[in-house]
Order: sequence, then C-alpha cells, then structure tokens
Amino acid sequence: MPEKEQGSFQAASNNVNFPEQEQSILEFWKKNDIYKRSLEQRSDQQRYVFFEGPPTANGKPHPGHCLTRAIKDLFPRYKTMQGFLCERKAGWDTHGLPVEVEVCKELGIHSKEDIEAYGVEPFIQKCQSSVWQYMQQWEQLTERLGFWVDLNKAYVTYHQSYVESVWWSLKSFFDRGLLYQGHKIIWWWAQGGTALSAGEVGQGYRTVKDPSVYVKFPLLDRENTSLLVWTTTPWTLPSNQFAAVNEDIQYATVYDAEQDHYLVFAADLVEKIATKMKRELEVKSTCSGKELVGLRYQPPFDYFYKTDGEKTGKLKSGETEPLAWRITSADFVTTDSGTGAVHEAPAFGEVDYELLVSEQARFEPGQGPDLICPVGPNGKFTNEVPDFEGQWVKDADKALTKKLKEENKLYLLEQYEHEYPFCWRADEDPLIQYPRRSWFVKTTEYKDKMLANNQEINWLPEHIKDGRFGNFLGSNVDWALSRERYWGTPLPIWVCQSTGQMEAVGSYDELLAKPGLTGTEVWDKAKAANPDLVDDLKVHKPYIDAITYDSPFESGARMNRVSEVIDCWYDSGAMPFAQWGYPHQGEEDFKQQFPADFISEALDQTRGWFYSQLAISTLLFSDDPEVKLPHPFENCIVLGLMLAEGHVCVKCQHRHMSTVKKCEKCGGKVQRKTEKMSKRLRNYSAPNEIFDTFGADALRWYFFANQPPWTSIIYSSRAIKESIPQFLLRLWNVYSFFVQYANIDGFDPSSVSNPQQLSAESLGSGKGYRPVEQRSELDRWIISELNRTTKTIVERMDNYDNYVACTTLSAFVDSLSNWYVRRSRDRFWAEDKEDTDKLDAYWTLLECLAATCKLAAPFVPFVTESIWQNLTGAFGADANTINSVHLCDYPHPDESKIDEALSRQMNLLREIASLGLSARMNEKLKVRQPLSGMTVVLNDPTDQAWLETHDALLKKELNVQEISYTTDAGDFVTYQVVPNFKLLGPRVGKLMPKVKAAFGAADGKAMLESLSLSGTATLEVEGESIELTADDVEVRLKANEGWAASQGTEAVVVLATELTPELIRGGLARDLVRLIQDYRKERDLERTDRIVLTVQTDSDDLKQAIQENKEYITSETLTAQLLDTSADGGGVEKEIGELKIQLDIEVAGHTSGGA
RNA sequence: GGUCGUGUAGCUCAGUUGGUUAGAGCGCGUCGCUGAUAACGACGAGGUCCCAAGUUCGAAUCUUGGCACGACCA
Repeated sequence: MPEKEQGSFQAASNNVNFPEQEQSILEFWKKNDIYKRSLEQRSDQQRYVFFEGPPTANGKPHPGHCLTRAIKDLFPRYKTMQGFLCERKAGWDTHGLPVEVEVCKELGIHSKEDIEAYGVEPFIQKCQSSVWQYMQQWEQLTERLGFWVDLNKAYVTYHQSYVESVWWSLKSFFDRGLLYQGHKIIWWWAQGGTALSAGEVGQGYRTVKDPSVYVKFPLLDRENTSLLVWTTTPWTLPSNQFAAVNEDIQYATVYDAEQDHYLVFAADLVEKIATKMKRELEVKSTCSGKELVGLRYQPPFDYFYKTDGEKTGKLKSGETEPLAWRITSADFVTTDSGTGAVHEAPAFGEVDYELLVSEQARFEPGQGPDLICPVGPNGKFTNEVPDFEGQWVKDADKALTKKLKEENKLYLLEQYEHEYPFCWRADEDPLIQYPRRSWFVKTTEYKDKMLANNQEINWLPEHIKDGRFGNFLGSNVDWALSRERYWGTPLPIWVCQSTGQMEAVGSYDELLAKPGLTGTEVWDKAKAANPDLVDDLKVHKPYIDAITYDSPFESGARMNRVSEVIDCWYDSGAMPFAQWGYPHQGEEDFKQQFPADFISEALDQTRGWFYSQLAISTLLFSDDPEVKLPHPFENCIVLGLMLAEGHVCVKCQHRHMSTVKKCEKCGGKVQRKTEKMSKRLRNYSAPNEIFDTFGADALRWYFFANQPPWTSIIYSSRAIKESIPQFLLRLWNVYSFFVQYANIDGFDPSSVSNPQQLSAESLGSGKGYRPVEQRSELDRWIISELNRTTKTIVERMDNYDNYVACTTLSAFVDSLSNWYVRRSRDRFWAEDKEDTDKLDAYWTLLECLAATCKLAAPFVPFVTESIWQNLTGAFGADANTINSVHLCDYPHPDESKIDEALSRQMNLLREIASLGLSARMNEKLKVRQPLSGMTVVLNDPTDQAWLETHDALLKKELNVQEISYTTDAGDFVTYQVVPNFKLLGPRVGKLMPKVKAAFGAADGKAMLESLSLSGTATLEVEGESIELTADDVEVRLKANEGWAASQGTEAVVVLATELTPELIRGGLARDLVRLIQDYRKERDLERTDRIVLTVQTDSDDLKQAIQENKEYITSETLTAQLLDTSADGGGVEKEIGELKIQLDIEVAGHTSGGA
C-alpha cells in the first residue's frame, strides 16, 4: 500500500498487490456511492438502455457468469462516461422445473404424486424460499467483479407485479386468438402417468429389438397395387392417418410374381427389399414422389376408416379434399431405412404430429382432420379399438402383427435394433410418445414480422442474424407454453365448467372484480396462520386455483382456472415490460427504456432469452405504429462458450490441477488440453480464487483483450495470469515511474483548474505547462499517438468491438512505456528542476496517464481508479471532494493533435533502432561497446532530413558515434525493384507474370535513377513498352553478405565494426559505470546520494579509459570526487572481462536533484 | 441426419474491399540492458494458412466439394 512520502503524490509501490488494492477500491465505491453518483451526473442526459438477462438465482454462479457480467458491465460504463444515462436494473429468474427439482431433492421425493402428497401449498412455499439460497454468492460475485448493477431494485419473476404483467400480455394474446389449446407430443411414462423432460429422456436410452414391419397400403385408384409402408411401432398402425413420401425421391412400381401384386416404394431400395424377400421384383415403372402425393389408400385397420373414410373438408383454396388416408409429402422421409414411404400416426410422433398440423392448416378452420388417439394416458387401447381394448400398446405389437398377417397385409417382418428411451426411474418401462393437451402461442402468425424485426437487430457476431437465429425463426413453430407443474406463473385463463368457454384475466384486481368471486379466503387463512408468507404467493398455485367466479357464459355456472403454469422462458422474455410491472404501473419507465440499446448473453440463449424476448415483443408491440423496429433490443453480443484447461498425463491419463511438466503418478508428460468445464473433473478454479490471486481487473482484461467475445474463451488461471504483464503491470510501471520522479523533483501540478477531469484543456493552467506545439518532438509524438489511440478506441467501442479497442490501448501503453518513457529518462533525471524540457516531460506523461486511466476505466475499473485517485489527489482537493475516474467524461480525440507524418517517422526511427540492435546482435557486439559509426540506407529518402535531426537519440540508443544516411550504398546493399501489384495488376492484367519477370531482370538501380530524374521509367514486355511511375515500383533493399548489416522493410542498417583502442576504452568506461551502479545498489545507497569513489587497477588501458571518460563516469554515478589510487585500498574486487579492479565508495552527501 | 460455426507457429489467437516477405502474445532458445530493476528490451528457431478443384494476372482471403472439431436441433 502506498506510504505517504514527501512530494505531491503517494508513493506507488512497484510491487503492487492488485487484489488487495481492489478491496479498498470496492470500499471506496460503496462508501461514496460512486455508481449512484455516476447516474445522477447524467440524470438529464440521453438514455442508453441496458437489459439484464435474469440469471437463475437458485444455482451457484460459475466462471461463465463472470464473462457475461463483465461484458454487461463494460459497455454501460463506457456509455455512462460518454455522457449517457444508463440505469442498470438487476433481475432474477425464479420460476421453473429446476427449482422444483432442487426442492424435491431436499425433500427426498420425485414424482408429481409425491408433490401432491406432500402438499402443493408447502411445496410452493419451499420453492419460493429456495430461490434465494445462493443469493449471497451471486451478490458477492457481482460486486467483486466490479459489475455495477442495481441489485436493490432487481426485478423478480415471481413478484406479483411481474406476474400480473405477464398475465396482461397473455390476455392480449388470448383476446387476439393468439393463445390456443392444442396437442403437444411428449415422451410419456404411461405407468407413472407423467411426462419426462428432455434431460430425463436422454438418460434412459437403451438398445432394444423391436419388430420392423413392412405393410401393404392398398391404393384405391390403382388396381392390385399397394404402397409399401414401413414402421417399427405396429401398435400405432390403428391410429394411421397418412402415408408420407418425399417429393424428390424416385419411386418404383414393382411386380411381385409370387403374390401377383404390385408394390410402390423407393426405387433405390428395390434391390435391398428383393434380397430380404429372397425373390425377384420386377420394376414396371418409376415416378417421382410428387406424383404419388394425393393418392388415396386403405389403411391396415378400419376402426376409424369405416366411419370416416369418405369424409372430406373444404380447403382454403376452395377445393375439397379427403381428410385422411391419402399420401402426403414430407421432406423428413429418406431412403436410409424402410421403404421410403412412412406410416403417419400423428398422435404418437412429434414429426407426425407436425405433419397433421400443417395438413390442418391447408383446410378452412374447423374443416381439417382431427387427431386420432385411441390410446389412454395409461398406455392402453381404448374402446375405439375394440379388438385390443385394455391392452398395453407395446404388448399389442404381436397380436396386431398377427392380424395383419392373417389379412395378408403384412409384406415383411423382421427385428430391428435401435436406441429407445426407457423411464430412468423404472427401467423396465418403455416410454411412448403421446399427445397431451397443451397451450400454444401462435407465434407462426407473426413469423414474418419476427423475421423483419430480426433483420434490424445488430448481432455480434453478424452471422447469428441469418445463421443460427434467423434459421431458428425461419422454422418457427407455435410456442408450447403450458407446463403441468406447480412453481411457475399460473396461466391466467378461467373456464366455464358448464360450457367450456374461456376467458383470460389481465391482473389480480381484474380478477377480484369478477362477479360472485370466492376463494380468496384460502390465501387469507394461510397468511393469517403464517404472517411471514410472502404476499407474492397469492398469485401462485394453489391459492390462485381456489379462486372461482360466476360464468358470464351461462348463468349458474362457475369459472375455474385451468391448472397449468407457463414455461419460465416466457417469464424472462417478458422482462422488457414486466420488470416495470407495465402496464399496471411503471408506464413512464417502460416508455423511456424500451427497446434496449444493448444486451448480451451466451450462445445458448439463442433459443432461450433472445427468442423469448423477440417473440413476445413482436406479438405484443409490432402492430403498434409507435413502436419501431427493432425491438426489444438493438445490439446484441452473443458470447462464446467458456472452456476449461485440463492438465492430463499423456501416458496414464492422470489429471493435475495446474501446469506441471511431469505426471505425479507415472512421470509421463503432462499436456494442456482444452475441454468443457466440468464440476466433476474440477478443471477450473472458482472465480473467487482468481479474484484473490490475480484480481478482478486481470480477469476482466483477459476476457476483453484476448479474443473477440464470441469465440470460445478458455478459462484458465495460467492464461489469466499471463495476461497481466502485457497491460496492467506495464501501465502500473509507467505510473510508478512517474510518481517516483515527480516526487523527487517536487513536480507540483496543483495549479491545474478543474482537476476532476484532468483533460488536456484543464491542464493548460498548470505551472510550467506549455502548449503541446511548443514541446519537443517526442512529446508531440506521444500526444499524437494518444489522440490516435483515443480515436480508434471510441470508434471500435461504438461498434461493440472491445477486442480491437483493447489491442489498441495496449499498443499505446507499450509505446508509452517502451519508447516515450525509455527515451525520456534523461529528461526526468535532469539536474534543473525548473528546466522547461523536464517540465514538458512531466506534463506530457501526466496527460498520457490521466487519459489512459479514463480510456481504460470501463475495462479495468479498479487499477484505473487507484491510479486516478493518486494522480488527482495531488491537486489539493479537500477531503470532501470525490475523485473517481468513473465520474469523468470519456476522452474525445483531438484530431488537430494527430500528426500522421510524425507517427510514420517515429515508426521508421524505431525500426532503425531495432535494426541496429539486430545487427549488433548478429555481430555479437554488445551495446556497451561504442562503435565508430553506422550507415542507414533508406528505401525512400522522404524522411531522411527528419531522421538526421534525431541522430542524438539513435546514437545513444545504439551507442555509435556517427550516423550517416544514404539512398545509394551499392557496396552494402543490392536494390531490388518489384512491381506494385495492386496498381499494376489491374493495368496490365494477364501480362502480370511477364512484368514480374521483367522486373526481376531489370537493372534496379538504373530504373530508380530514371524515375528520380524524369519521374518515369519504361519496361519492355512482349514488345510492349510499359510506362512506369514511381508509384508503380516498390524498392526493396537487400543487405549484401560480408557486412554487419540488418534489413527491414524500410531500411538497411550497416554498422562499422572496427574497434580502435579508443573505442575499446570507451566500452571499458561503460563497463565501469555499470559496476559502480551495481555496487551502489549492493550498498543500499539512495539514488540521490553523491559519492566519493576510489578505483584502483593495474590495467593501463583501464586507467586511460577512466582518464578519457572522467566526465562521463562521474556524472553517471553521481561521483563528487574520483580518487585514483595505486595503493591497496579497501573496497571490493570486481572484474571487467579479464581486468581486475578494486572499488570503494563513500557517501559524500545528498543531492535533492535528479540523478 | 439437419443447421450454424471453426480449422493459420508447440499453445491461445489476430489477419481490416484478393496484391506476391502471413502477424501478436505465451512457451522455447540465445543475448542484451542495468537507478522503472522481483522491471524491461532485442534477436532466433518454429507455418504444405485442413484437403482438393475452380474463379483470377494474383487466393490464407472468393466459389464449390470433401475431411476434422464444436454448438444447437432432430
């Protein structure tokens, strides 16, 4: 932690503990209500609307939630700093099966019967309280991550106001005919009398053998001809309604001589079936499936056919058509197995049922075919199938098959091995697909509007729009809304017990106002008995079910609520209005905060929250002329999945918790492996562990800066740790450097006006401040870079591209650290505290740090806050002033300060420095060894004059005495001219390869001379002369062998490698300085201590080196007095290469100036 | 089986309307710097840009078809 020392700023440790620091920042935010202040500041500004997708509260938060919460925090923070008002209302998803399951586990019960036996009332009460079980963990994570969201005002899906909003929307649908009853085919456990969820079904698959039957469906209009139909569930044959073929498949009519009968089935399968029948099947003709559609047939059983066989209905097109027992087309039919003709019993198959629904849709309402279902919920045939009445359907397979055989309708019978689901609780009970009455929202009627709405949404990544989400919308089916469960929003529909007519209720008050109402006393009693009961429960089962009233449809009859609750996805999808209780209350809030500017969740929400919101909103608001597309959200970042990193032994598969090289068990090699996050494998660390070890900023920065958010993100503490030095630590080091020297020099910025913002303008009043234009080039350069960076970041963030924004910011901090500060160190060490150049350096660095803080604040809110407070703390702000970077305005780029030419030139300079180092490296000439000279050969002389003014810088960086520039250094380099493909390509077209060859053969130097003299050059290709300008040619230099040279894209750098004795002595002097500095450190000298230095050596070279470089040595090491003694003195023995040397240091005094 | 996505260095990933020398970080190796120092820098090795065909003067990039992996759906 910073300790107070003399100077304007608190000392910044260069061994910072981020997690500890973050804790104190959290306290500061809390104590001063910074989040609230950040909103109050913008109270009259334009809104930026954010919707929080409600997490399910009754489960522990895991690392994936850190990512969503980090992204959800980033953009609201950014927009707030930009001046928008962005309120962030939290929300919790509280209903649904997962909650019931959790409570059942606790109670040790399973089935619905168990729940009924336990009592719905206490069960619901347990559900309600169970929801909040992990709330503390959620709130802790939210806060620790720095996710600013209003937890106190959170919306909760079980709250009465929320439920009533949902009711209102459902009433609207009901009244508009968009909410209807139909059938849903579900996996049904007949013996237990309950449906199973997808997850439960998935657990129970087993490989079993079932009969596979090929049945003849005699075609009515074709004599002695049958469609050959295949099924593995003979028990569904009595319920047959259609036979389906694929329009695009070819069908053959074959002749079976043995039976003297014609059969129609897929042409591709003739051979296969002939083999199975062990007989010849002669193909008489073929046709496409399309030609078969519409043909009528006689079903194998006539339980329904005998009465309804001739029934027809009126199509929407005006024609009439038989209701059933005809061939239809379905594209799910394939020739992979069976016959290419599929038996359809819509009651017992989901796709079959969809086929029925689409058939029904062709007819006028009420005219289409009804569902045939002669099987009871107990899985036994009803009296509609008298021959098999009371038989369990699976058991009836045999008898049915026998009957078919007797009636000569069975063509082939075999056994078929496949995966089939059984009940996971009673594993002898096979499940069957079975229709249940269910409520649907007619989303298909608004499909086109949903698609249009989708088109207006800005999806990130873009392919979601027309890919995953668009496709999902395109194949939209009506939303099966109801659930036969307990803990959920009750479906607000009451039925007349006498007429069966229904009406929807839009609010609790509306219900209470119904005539002859009774039943509210059930709730009143419960509440009286237990005053702690949450009032919201009164709109839930079982209390709401007790409420009945007089039927408006028939006098004397009563209205009872239907028993179902609704899908909890509907709850969350209703949040855009239900979070405010709209329209019963919160109208103002809703109008102001709809639609959302921004939402974000992970990819798994495509069919979840993204869809439920869009569907509900489209059905509810699309007809309102005031609601414009898109709604309910405009920008949506779809996050990738989060993966973990395992450490697995190649040999024995033993798992390790962290990166180790050798297996603990067998000593084998341990490899990193990207895999799914798994609680069981424990292949990830808890978020808290990350927070405690590396800090929330580290985690956030890792998420934001390492990949675009929609790719899958690997959550590994190793990777998170590695991301720290790149940015956080580098920024901290620059900051700590600044504070260190500002304090030494007593740099005092307190005269600045408006220190709360520390903007470039406000700094102008500072003491010793000079406008940027008057400062040195390095200062102008970094300020230019700062503004360039700001421009890019704002541009990218406005496009929701946090990744490139981070990359850009990181590159700037790198420039600041590794070029600006590095090149400016001398200036900070300058003796004269009032030196203009020195003050310029401080003001420049201060401006850069302040701006970087503000730029980075939304990404890494903790470290920026800490730096900011110390930077601004220097301005003599009193204790009552609240300084927070999060109350600042986001920087705007000042384009007038962007100097593109300077930027290019500085890059060139950096490249040359880099090339110089590279050449030194190749020649093994360490930087401490001075060299006499260096020649720079430029591709392009444009910036030569500029570079020449920076000789001093390069000389120092590369330790050379002279630098010369040339564009003509034939000895060192070869000129290669290459075509500018981008320009010449379109011009010469197919000649390009020849042109390229001609370039290769041409005399590059001559061509360049011609270009520089006349501005043009001519190239002869295939008898054509091609006129070239300078733009058409790119010059590349290639360093020749035998020189200490390095080549880059813009230049070649050649070093003079001869070492004169004098140069060698210069090197010795530098070696000596290094030794002295080391020794000073060893002796724990203050960096400002002046010394008396004693050097004793036998080497004449070294003695001469000291003599020649006395000035340099003493000033570098703050030596007040240099004693050269040949007598044996005290001190330590050191070595420079082979040379022995004895050093001694005494402190001579203290200087308050820079080193 | 369908839809979508992904495939680039040992690992994790960039690669901006197609332009001939494909980049970063980490890791590895070599070295440098030495009062920002438990920091920092330079250099190096490492690539059939999944495969094939096509379009084009020119393809990591566009088209088609495969293959592999992943997600969702069935």
